[in-house]
Amino acid sequence: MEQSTEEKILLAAEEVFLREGYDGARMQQIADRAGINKALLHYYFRSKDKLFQTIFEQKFRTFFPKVEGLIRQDIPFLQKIYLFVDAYLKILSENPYVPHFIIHGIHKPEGKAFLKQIPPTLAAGFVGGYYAAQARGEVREVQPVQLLVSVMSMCVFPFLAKPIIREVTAMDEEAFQAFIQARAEEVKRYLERILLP
Amino acid sequence: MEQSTEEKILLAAEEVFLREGYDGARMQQIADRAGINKALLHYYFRSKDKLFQTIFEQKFRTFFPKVEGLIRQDIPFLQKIYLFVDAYLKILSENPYVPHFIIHGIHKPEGKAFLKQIPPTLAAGFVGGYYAAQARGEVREVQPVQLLVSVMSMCVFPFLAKPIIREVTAMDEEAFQAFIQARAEEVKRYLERILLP
DNA sequence: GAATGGTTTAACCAAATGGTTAATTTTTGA
DNA sequence: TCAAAAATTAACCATTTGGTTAAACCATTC
Repeated sequence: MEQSTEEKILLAAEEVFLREGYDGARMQQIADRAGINKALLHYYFRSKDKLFQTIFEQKFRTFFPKVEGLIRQDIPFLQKIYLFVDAYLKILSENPYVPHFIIHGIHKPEGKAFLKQIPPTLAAGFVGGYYAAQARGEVREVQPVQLLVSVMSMCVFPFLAKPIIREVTAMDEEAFQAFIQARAEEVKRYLERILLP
Repeated sequence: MEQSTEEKILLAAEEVFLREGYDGARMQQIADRAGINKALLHYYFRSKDKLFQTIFEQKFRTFFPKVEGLIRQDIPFLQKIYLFVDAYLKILSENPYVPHFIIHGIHKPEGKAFLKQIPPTLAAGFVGGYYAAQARGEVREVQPVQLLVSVMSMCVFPFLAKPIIREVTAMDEEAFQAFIQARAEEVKRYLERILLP
């Protein structure tokens, strides 16, 4: 079952970068965690920057899931949003540190370059889908971009603010999991009230 | 009129820490920006940690505004939320980098200690206010903690995701300002639909 | 079994970084 | 006016950090 050295490095780098961010991460720390010599890191990935970019790109895809399949389905707009909320909260639950990692990275030069890689389908598909639904009288009038940002907000923010939420509401880890679990239904209820005529 | 050296340092430290975070910030950079010698930083604030904590505490108060006045007012629950959304979006507009700074800081040991300083009035007051309103038949049934997190999400997240939002929607800086400007009304409309019977 | 080429390591290096020291300049107040 | 105190600086220092080098290790193959 042995992992290749490259896999061990990527796994270790993922852990460290996600926890510490680019500046906080140490090459030595990654090497230790991978159980290898520090020089070997530079043998596989030439520099800290290169290694970071590899991880960042990988996590970027988690944060901006592909939604083409969703968009193309012939179901009501609200149903599409429901499916997105369910799927996205699930993905985030399985990758709870990704939001902080991406949001932090996006504010740094190392991450800024990746912004261009965001699949345009997400925003364009959402806005297009909204207007089509609106023409059918399926949904009330809102600003679609504001709505999209709101949906993303309600899904992503809890993971960013997790330490705050846990402190303020005195949740233990288990309670927080339950909170996230319950969130999908609650958010969908909000969206129904916001959107249905 | 001239600023005191201490003021110059705090201003410079604020700029650098907000932009770079704890790990990314350099004492030399702060000294340069303040137009002083690096040793003088340590003369006024013993260590990077101490200086950071001073800034963090200050920004913390911006991120968790005092809401006692709001809570005590004898107005409908929804009106209180409206006032909060208006006031909070305004504060954040004037301090657009604070959310990222706080969220990032809160994930690091240097910032974790500050979690205890969050004014309990925010959460407790919100939940209490909700149940009182609910007993009066003023609002529909929701999970108050979920609602609080949602309100915070919709206000804060746009500032965290600003680079992403701008890229995806091709907004320039001015357009983004207008987007934030319009957001208060939009969010309040959502909350009305969510809460009013 | 030696040549070969990829893999791994120990030792090293230069630059950067937070922090200190000792001396100098400026301010204060008696 | 002048000495004590506060503010400021240049020069250092020890440690950390990303990165390199040269040698050793190891599997393959001819």
